[in-house]
Amino acid sequence: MSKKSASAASDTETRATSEHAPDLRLWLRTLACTNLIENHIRSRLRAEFDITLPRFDLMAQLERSPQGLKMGELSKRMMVTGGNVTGITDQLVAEKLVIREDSPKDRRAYIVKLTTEGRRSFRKMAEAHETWVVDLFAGMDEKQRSQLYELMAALKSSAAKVATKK
Amino acid sequence: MSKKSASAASDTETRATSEHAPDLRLWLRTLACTNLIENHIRSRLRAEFDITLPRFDLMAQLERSPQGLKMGELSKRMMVTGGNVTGITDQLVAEKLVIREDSPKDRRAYIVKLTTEGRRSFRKMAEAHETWVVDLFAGMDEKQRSQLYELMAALKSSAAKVATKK
DNA sequence: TTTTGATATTTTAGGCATCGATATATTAAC
DNA sequence: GTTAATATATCGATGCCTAAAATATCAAAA
Repeated sequence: MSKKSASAASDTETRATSEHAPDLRLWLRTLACTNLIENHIRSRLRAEFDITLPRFDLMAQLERSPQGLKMGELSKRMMVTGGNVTGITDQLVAEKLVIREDSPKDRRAYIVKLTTEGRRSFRKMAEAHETWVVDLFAGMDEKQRSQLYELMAALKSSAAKVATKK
Repeated sequence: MSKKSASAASDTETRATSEHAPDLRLWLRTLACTNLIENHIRSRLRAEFDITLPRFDLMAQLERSPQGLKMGELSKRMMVTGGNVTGITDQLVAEKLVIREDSPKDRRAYIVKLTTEGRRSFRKMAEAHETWVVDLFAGMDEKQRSQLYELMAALKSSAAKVATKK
């Protein structure tokens, strides 16, 4: 990822590049860190509850919305494509953890809800999940955690300016 | 993801849960933020260079190691499984961006290297990639960025304690 | 040697993710 | 009302990713 263009780099390119490298290192470190945590959580969900992270995430969305959610709403909240939600929902329906109901207002749409079994099952998993997260962050003190929380808000708003437009 | 068990929650469970919720929010915010950025970069790589992020990442590893890397070494550095590296490498070989050479020391192993074309191509992409990252972080000031850099080091070491063991 | 165990990579099967295309239903224009 | 534009969801193709099993090689002990 080092920069320094091969041969014919202009002075401004070269300068800009060496100024920018710290941002790149910051991003790569951030990414490595979240991947480490996410992979850990993923494998514990699989090992202890035999469930995948995407399914857990979908159920988490539904648990917050007891009235159920349309497929498109799930897609928006999970920040994934509609086709993806279709597939994950299919699996969860097959496992009887969620149900698809026809929307009374719009015949194109479905309302997805947790089943009773799904809600019970989710709550047990969520409790464990939360303690894992707590453990993963336990090496930081309270001040560091609250600083990180604020910085992530700043980063999100910084990135959203670029990522959202166009 | 809200906690508060349905009915028979013990007092300690309830208390522990409400103490823990902030860590969960911190994690979810961090994850949403990095996903936003990663997806943005992914789609720009695809749109402007017709390449996937994993292929770009693999090439980035090779660019830092001009002598080439064994498959297993790539796997370790990219934090993905060996089977995954096999697939990505196959694609890059087909595009003539990398080559697999037999290791002279070990007939089980391959050494993967960028081709001349691969190196040229990567450098062009990396330059653009870096400016994207800079733009994404541009809404944070220098102090925020360096704070974030340090906090990520702290988080990585905190998480590694848990994630690595066993 | 030959066996044993570890290492390097690929293969296989299953699931997640995207994009682009399609089928159907809604909404708005005319 | 018919047409056109938009919205909701699914499907098909492709690629990433993992875990587990298979293959091949190496290295060291018996």
